Formats: sequence, structure tokens, C-alpha cells
Amino acid sequence: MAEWGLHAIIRPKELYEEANHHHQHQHLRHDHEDCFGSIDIKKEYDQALLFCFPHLFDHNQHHDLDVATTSTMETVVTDELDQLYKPFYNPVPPPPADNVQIIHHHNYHDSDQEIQQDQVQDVKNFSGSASNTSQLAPKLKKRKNQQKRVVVQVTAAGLSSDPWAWRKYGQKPIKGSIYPRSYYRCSSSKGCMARRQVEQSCTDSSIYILTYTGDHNHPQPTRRNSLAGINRNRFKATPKSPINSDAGKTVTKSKGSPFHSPPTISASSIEDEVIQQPNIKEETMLQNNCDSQGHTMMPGINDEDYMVFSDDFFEGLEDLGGYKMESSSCYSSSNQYPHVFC
DNA sequence: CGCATTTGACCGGCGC
DNA sequence: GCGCCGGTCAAATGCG
Repeated sequence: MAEWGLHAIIRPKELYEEANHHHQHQHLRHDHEDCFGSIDIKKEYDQALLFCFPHLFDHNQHHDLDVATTSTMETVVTDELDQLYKPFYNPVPPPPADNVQIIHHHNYHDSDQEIQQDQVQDVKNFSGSASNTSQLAPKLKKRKNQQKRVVVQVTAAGLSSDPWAWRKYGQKPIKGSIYPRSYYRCSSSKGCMARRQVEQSCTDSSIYILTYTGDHNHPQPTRRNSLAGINRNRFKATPKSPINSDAGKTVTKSKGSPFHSPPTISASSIEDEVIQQPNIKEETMLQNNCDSQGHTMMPGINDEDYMVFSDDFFEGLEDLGGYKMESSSCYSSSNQYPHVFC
């Protein structure tokens, strides 16, 4: 299993206060001090947040959401702004509080920087031609715990809040979970190395855990019908599969698999559904979310109400700190997560 | 026919 | 070194 070197549970409210306090006196100092240097970390943080989770700022795209949902999302945005800033100066995790929780994981090891640079280089290479993406494949052969990944916890409807087209290429039963994990690769572009894993929470069958790995090597599709046939299973439900039984949800057909398949989200179905705010969790928490006895491992934290940002985000900040952000990197780990629309 | 999913086999990382 | 496990491959099959 992945070994996360840094975990932080963040309280939202004091963020700007403490941030400003620290910022006024001196630049932030923490384990990644070198990465941030003397940048305006608050500003860069905002940019990075927008960069990694633009959907949180794009209110127009949620114009069809009901008022309550939108209001909640705006609250989340504000809280996230607060929360995301905090890990960099508050190494001691305070108790969970308020509506949103952020747990940061950072699992890079000695060669992390090299990997990041490789990824930046990958993007540079792609900027010239998407056909180079086959060269990216060996990158995924690196040690598993060195691969950046983002874990997002969503509801069934939230599963479809992903603008990318995904093609299922595998499914495996996972030890410790009664539900299988499905493996998807991005089908929007040939050679795209983006991967997505979908598994159902063992503690709450209505919750799905999405794990994103790899980077898209292509612009985000403006519409999710970039490939023919990806919506073939639209509105088709599989009676055998309880997790596919949600009405109106695009699902994967089942052919008597020994384990239930999580729903396969068709590209076009997303547009028809009310997009829910995904709940982003830290991976280790998710993995520990239910132990062998099925116990929830984070008592006192509402599953609905906390979020997590992982390597991508902090990697992005590190890039910011090192002034490595480039326009071409917009396909790298920034727009590939739910609610992102061009 | 062209796309999709399904599913068993295979491979490699990792812990012991 | 061995075995477990997660992740991927690829042939088979289904659907529009």
C-alpha cells in the first residue's frame, strides 16, 4: 500500500488569519521551504487551487444547480481556500471541524523531484505532438507509491461529474473490500495515460471512491461524446448489481460477474445529471475507511464534509514555488478531475 | 463493423 | 526467494 509521508487534517477557519500572520512576518517555512522560496505563497496558493480544481471556481457551469447546492459549493470554495493554505504552515493537525476537512497526503520519496520533472517534461513533449504519448507509458512503471494520485469521494451522481471519457479495462476484487475496483483509462485521446479507479465505499454503498492517476495528454473535451459508442449503455441498469440500480444513472452491464461492477459513466450522460459536489478524501483515509471489521476509521468526521488534496495539488504548488508552471502543463494534473469543463 | 465491457491471465511491486 | 496483491493486458463477447 502507498505510504504517505505527510498527513494533515486542516481546520478551515483560521487559515487566512494564520496565513496572513505568517505571511506578514516572513515567508512560510515548512518542509517544502525550498520549493516555495520567497514567492507570494498566498497568491500562488490561490492560483494553484484554481489550477487544480477550477470547477470549484466555475460557477457558471453549475447554473442549473439548485440554489442550495450552489450555495454549498460556494461555501466549500471559500473553505477550501482557507484549508488549502494551512498545511504549509501548520504541521500539527488540529481536530476536525466545520463543514470541510482537508487531509493532505504527500507520498513522494527521494526521487520525487525527478518524477515531477519527468512529468513536466512529458507535458512539454506533448505540447508539440500528442502522438508522443506512447513514450509516457514507461513512466507508469515507476514505483507505485511514487505515482501521483488524487482520490475523490463522490456520490453516485458525482461519478458522472467527470468530463473525460473513460474506458473500462479491468476490474479486480480488492482485499478488505466487498466491492471490486474498476479500472478505467481515458478514451478521449489515444495514448492518454490518465487512469481512473472506481470503487464503492464499503461503509457507505452510496459513496464511490475515485482514484485518478496519470495525466491527460490532451485538452479536456468540451463535450463528452468524443468517442462514438461511449454512451451506449446509457440508462441501462443491471438488475443483478445493486450499485448499478440507481435510477437514471448510466451503468455498466453485468454478465454475471462474481463481483458487482461500479457504474460505468458514459460520456454524454453527465450532461443530463445534476452534478453533485464531490467529496475529496485523502487516500489513506479511504483505504482505512473500513478496516477488516468494516469499522469507520475516522469517527467524528462526516463523510460528506471533508475534502482532501493530494500530491497533485502540492506538486503544483511546488512547481509554482519553483516557477516551473508553464502554459503547456494545463493538461497535467490540473483539469482532469471532476467538475472540470473547458 | 466498430466500439464497448467482461474476465482470466499475466506481470511487477512489495512485505515477509 | 517466495507469495500476496494490485494493476494491466488481451481475447472473447455484446451492443448499436
